[in-house]
Amino acid sequence: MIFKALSNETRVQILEWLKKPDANFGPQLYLPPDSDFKGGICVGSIQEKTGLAQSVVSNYLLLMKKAGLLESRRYGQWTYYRRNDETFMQLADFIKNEM
Amino acid sequence: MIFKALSNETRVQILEWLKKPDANFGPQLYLPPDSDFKGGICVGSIQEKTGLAQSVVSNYLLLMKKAGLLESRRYGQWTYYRRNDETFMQLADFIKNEM
DNA sequence: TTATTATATCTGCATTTCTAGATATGTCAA
DNA sequence: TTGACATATCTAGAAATGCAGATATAATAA
Repeated sequence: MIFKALSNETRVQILEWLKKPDANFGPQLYLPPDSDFKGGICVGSIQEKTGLAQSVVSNYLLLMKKAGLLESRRYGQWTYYRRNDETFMQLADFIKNEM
Repeated sequence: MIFKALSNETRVQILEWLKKPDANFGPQLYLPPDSDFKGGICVGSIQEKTGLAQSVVSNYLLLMKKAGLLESRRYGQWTYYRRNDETFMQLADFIKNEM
């Protein structure tokens, strides 16, 4: 559930960081330069910034992906996550018009 | 936290019911006719409709009030709750512009 | 005053979620 | 192939939440 996914402070923090990936994370050296997945950040970079265990962060990211808040793409051994801004817009509209 | 308050199905259902209080609840016989708290529904009416224990519903309502989703007013031995629509608008704007 | 009613708070147990360590899977390099 | 690395999944204990019964508080009625 989307509100469940947003009910954890660290998860919201990750979403915030991913609004400005270049400013908040180091360069993603293994993301192919010709990729159309710009703004994607690998699990390891996010894990490092949170200071939490790798399994925790991996779970957080998967949870937010299931909720539609993130999308992911794998390149080689790296999985890159980035925001799915469409979902945020839809959520805002839903709250404004349906709730 | 507001997302925490919204992460429970029953609580969201109550908010939904309170969008159309007249249609979803019986007449509030003890709410003074000259009150400016129109649309307010007493805890007992809400409790009855959910089928949950009185203590549970009372807690839910207090939780949503703390989150700003509901406002309340007491008349005699009855506490009436209604939606705080301003908060919903602000939340939608926050998600659209800040998240 | 006492009794009744509505709501809030307290208590405890069951369930869920959080968190992290350990392990498994998948990919790349040698 | 083997070894190293990134990520996902599994497992288990800790913490938070859900829920309801019991009790407390506050207002009303007799």
